[in-house]
Amino acid sequence: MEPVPAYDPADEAWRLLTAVMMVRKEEFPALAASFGLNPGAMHALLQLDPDEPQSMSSLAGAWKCDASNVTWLVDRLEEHGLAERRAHPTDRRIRTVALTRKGAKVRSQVEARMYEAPAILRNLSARDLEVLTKVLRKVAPKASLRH
Amino acid sequence: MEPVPAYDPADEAWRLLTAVMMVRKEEFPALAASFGLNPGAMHALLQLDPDEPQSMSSLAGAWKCDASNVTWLVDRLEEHGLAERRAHPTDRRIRTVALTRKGAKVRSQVEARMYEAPAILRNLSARDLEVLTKVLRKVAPKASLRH
DNA sequence: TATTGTTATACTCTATAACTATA
DNA sequence: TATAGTTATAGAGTATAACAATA
Repeated sequence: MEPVPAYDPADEAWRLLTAVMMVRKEEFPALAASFGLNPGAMHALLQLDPDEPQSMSSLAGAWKCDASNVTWLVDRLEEHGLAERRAHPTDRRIRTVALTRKGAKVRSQVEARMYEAPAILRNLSARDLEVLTKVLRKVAPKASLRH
Repeated sequence: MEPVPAYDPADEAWRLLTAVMMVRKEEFPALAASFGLNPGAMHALLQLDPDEPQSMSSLAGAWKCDASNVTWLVDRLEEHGLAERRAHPTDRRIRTVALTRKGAKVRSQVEARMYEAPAILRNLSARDLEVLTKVLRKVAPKASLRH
């Protein structure tokens, strides 16, 4: 006999969250394609800081991929005029990557599209939305919110 | 001047949900790898119904990929002894895919790992978890919950 | 000698097209 | 003739290893 696992409210909440977010996960490649980008490049665009250019090697860390892949992804962003490589002021080995003006604009458009709530959420009552938001604020990792 | 967008509580809830779920999205490939599977095969495993064998072509529809990719993915699952092809009782063109006993077991292990709530949720008070769950139950798409 | 980034190359996953066998 | 699935092949995206420039 398999043991019946005890009910855990945190697990149920997590399972529900996962189900809700499946929608988003499946939409991501299509959203990227609508801007002419592949999912990797879109992810890169979202992670680039509009104000602080970063070195290729630090991007490899941030994007959790190989340095040669950073070269490839930044090439894609440059082709679209969304980012540009710059020289480092003191260390001539280092290339720095910055969003262009267009890149910053497209990035915020993408964010707007990503953060547009689906109908399923809009249908909640004002009261439900309020309590939901209140709890989620305690949960959401601050670092991943850029505002 | 850019217009300041009006505050929309549904958008904020969605943004918070997205932030919370980034964690899960990034963990998925590692979870798959811990079972010796690639993300596609893991996704396939999770979608296979333990009770109802399905034809290759219907799986192509369910998994939203090409038929030749279904062949490849089912090959991967068979290599691991997680699924098996069977003959269709009446139409000899059709191959049916079923989870093996091992496949059903691994599938439920994967689900258990996926639905294990992260610490960030466990730290919520019982009251917060209760209201969160209550609202999410109204939101979660029923179809994606298999219980 | 160590580090940064690029290039050359190979591997994984996915798709398209041609093919085999059934219907 | 049409459909189910496979095989052959090509493409996108990612990684590893060798390399050039600079520290």
